[in-house]
Amino acid sequence: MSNYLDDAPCYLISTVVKRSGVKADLIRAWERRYQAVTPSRTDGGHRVYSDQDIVRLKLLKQATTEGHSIGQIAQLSFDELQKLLQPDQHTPPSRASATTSDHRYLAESYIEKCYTAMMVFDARAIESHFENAVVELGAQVFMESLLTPLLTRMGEDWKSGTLRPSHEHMTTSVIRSMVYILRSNYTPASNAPRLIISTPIGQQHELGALIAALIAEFKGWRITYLGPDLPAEEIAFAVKSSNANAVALSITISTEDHIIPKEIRRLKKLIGRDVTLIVGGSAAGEYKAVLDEVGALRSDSCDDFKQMLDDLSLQFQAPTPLKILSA
Amino acid sequence: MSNYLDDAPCYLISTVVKRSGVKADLIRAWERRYQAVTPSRTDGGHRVYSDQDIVRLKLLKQATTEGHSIGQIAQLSFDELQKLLQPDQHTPPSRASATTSDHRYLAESYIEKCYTAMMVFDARAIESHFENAVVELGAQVFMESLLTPLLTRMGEDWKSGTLRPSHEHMTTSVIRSMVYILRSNYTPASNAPRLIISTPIGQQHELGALIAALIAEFKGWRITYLGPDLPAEEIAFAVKSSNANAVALSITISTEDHIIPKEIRRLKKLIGRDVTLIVGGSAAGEYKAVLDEVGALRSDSCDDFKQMLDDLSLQFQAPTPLKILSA
DNA sequence: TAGCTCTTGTCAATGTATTGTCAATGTCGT
DNA sequence: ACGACATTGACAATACATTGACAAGAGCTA
Repeated sequence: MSNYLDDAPCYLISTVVKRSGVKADLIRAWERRYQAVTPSRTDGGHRVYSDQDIVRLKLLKQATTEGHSIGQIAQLSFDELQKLLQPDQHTPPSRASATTSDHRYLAESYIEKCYTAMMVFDARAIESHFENAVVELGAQVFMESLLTPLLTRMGEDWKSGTLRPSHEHMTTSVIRSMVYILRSNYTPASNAPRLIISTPIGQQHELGALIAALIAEFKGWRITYLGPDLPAEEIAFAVKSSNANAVALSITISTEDHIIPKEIRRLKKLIGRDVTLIVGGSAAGEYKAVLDEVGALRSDSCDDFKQMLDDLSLQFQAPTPLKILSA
Repeated sequence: MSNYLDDAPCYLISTVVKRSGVKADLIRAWERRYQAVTPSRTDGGHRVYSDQDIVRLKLLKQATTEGHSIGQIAQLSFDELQKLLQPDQHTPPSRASATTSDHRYLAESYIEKCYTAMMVFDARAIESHFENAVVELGAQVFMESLLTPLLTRMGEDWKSGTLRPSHEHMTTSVIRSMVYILRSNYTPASNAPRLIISTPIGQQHELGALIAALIAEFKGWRITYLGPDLPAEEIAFAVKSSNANAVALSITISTEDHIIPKEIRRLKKLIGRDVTLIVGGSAAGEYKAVLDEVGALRSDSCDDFKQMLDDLSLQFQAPTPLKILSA
C-alpha cells in the first residue's frame, strides 16, 4: 500500500515504555491477548515498534484510563480510537465547587488528555480540552495548574528528545489561539500600564512569552504581544509607537555567541531609562551580568514576575490612585 | 442529525452508565423485562453496547423522568421516542442580508481602521475591529473582503518598506487569534479529510498559511496548523502521526538558494504518494519545475485552492459511500 | 378507604470474565 | 557476562452476569 522506505520502525520496547507511558509487561500482554499492536521483530526475536505503534499505545492507554475496556477497543482503527477520545458530546454532571486537591487531580487528567491529543496532532481536541479545563478550573487555576506544568513537561520531553519540533510548533499555535479566549474576559482599565512582550532575535520558542502575556493580562496590564524572534530595533520601535511603560522578554535557550547580551544592551539604549526592561525564562539566569549592567529586572518564576508587575503598576499608575476591587 | 455510519459496538456497561446516566442494574432490568435495548455479547458473556444504544437509553431515561412509564415506551422506535420528547420547536431564521457593494464598502472602512490601529500597535483595537467585522459581514465575507485585501496590502507595504517587521509580527499574532474565533462555529465531520498546514524551513511568514487554514476549515476539513518554518522531516512526522490525507505549504518569499526545492523533494518522498502535497503562496510560481517533478499541486489563488480542496474531498471520502442528507 | 395487584427501581448473593501485575526461566545483543 | 528482552503461567482485584427478592407507588376493586 504505502512504501515506508523512510524511517523504518526502530524502537525497542524500553523506548516505547518511556514514550507511551505503558509498562512493558502490559504492552506484551495487550499484544498477546488482543493483538493491540503487532510490532515486527529483530532476527533475535526482540520487538521493534514504529512511531505509529507508539501513538496507538498512547491512545489505548488514554482510552482505558477513561474507562473503556481494553478487550473491546484493542482492535479499533486509528480513526475509531481517536473518535472515541473526542471530547465532544459530553454531559458533565452538575458540579459543586471543587477543592484544591480536586483541582490538581482534574488538571493532571487534562494534562494527560492534552498530551495524548498532541501526539496525534489533534489540535481540535487540544482546544476542546483547554476550553473545558478553563470552564471547569477557572482561568487562573487553568494557567497555574495546567498550562504551566504542561509546558514544563514539554520542556523536559523536548530536552530528552521525546518531543519533536512539530509537536512544539502545533501546541504553540494552539496556545496562541487560546490566549485570546483566556484574556477576553479581562478588560484592562484605560489608564493601565502598557507592556510589550517578545523574545530576542534567535529565540524562537515563544511559549514562555505567551505565559508572560497571560499573566500580565490577568494583572490588568494592556499587552501588545509581538511574537518571537525580533531584533532590538523592532522591539524598541513598538515601544515608542505604543508609548509602552515596560518590555518583557523571554529567553529559554542560552546561546554561546554574544548576540543576546548585545541585543539587550542595544534595546535598553533604544528604549531609554524610563521604560522598564524585564527578562525572564529558563535561560535568563545565564545573562545575569548583562542584565545587572543595563539595569534590567530579572524574573525567576511566575510569582516573581507577578510581584514585579504589581510593583511596577504602583509606580506607573501613581497618578491615578488604585481603586481596584471596589466593584 | 446522526451520521453514525460507524456502528462498531464497543462499550461495556460501565461506560454506558457514565454516558447515559442510567444505573447498571436498571439497564439490565430494562433489558430483562422489556427488551429496551438488546446489546450483543462478548465471548465471555459481557454486554456490549453501541452508540445508538446509549442514545436510546438517554432518551428512555428522559422520557421516564418526564412521567412516562418504562413499560409503555421501552419498545418504541428511535423516532417515536424523539417525537415523544419534542412536541414542537421551531427557530425562525430571519436575516436581512446586505448587498455585495455594502459589504465592500464596509470592509474597506474596516481595513482602514485596522491599518491605523496596527500602526500604533494597538492590538486590542485590531481585535475589536475584527470582531465587529466578523459579526457584521459574516465569517466568509470577512475573510474574502477584509482579511485577504488587508494582507495583500500589508505584503505590498512590506516590500516598499513602509511596514516594519514588528508590525507584521503583531498583526500576525492578532490574526492567529482570530482564526480561533472564526472557526469555532465550524465543526467538521468526524470522517472529514485531514490536512496539515505549514511553511517550509526558511519561510517565516505565516499569514498565507493562516488564510489557507481558514479556507480549509470552512471547506469542512480537519486542520492541523503547525505554524511556519519547519523542516520536511517534521512535517512528514506530523502527517504520519495524524494520518493526514494532504499537506498544504505556503511559500511567500523566493530564496536564491536551493533549499526550498530540496525540502519539497524530501517531503514528498517522506509522505509517500498516498498523501497529496499542495503548495501555494505568492512565490509558489517560482518553483513550478520542482512541483511538477514531484507531482505536487500548485494553487494560484484562493479560489484555486478551494476548488482543489473540493476535488480532494470527493477523492478521500470515497471509501465511505456518501449518504449525507439522508435523514 | 382498605386491600389487592402490578409496575418499577434497587439491592444482595453467588459465580464468571477480564485485566493488570509479577515471578520464573530462557534468549539476545553488545 | 551482564543487562535488556521474551515467554509462560499464575494470581488477585475488579467488573460483569444472573437470579431472586424487596419496597415504594400507582391503579384498581370492593
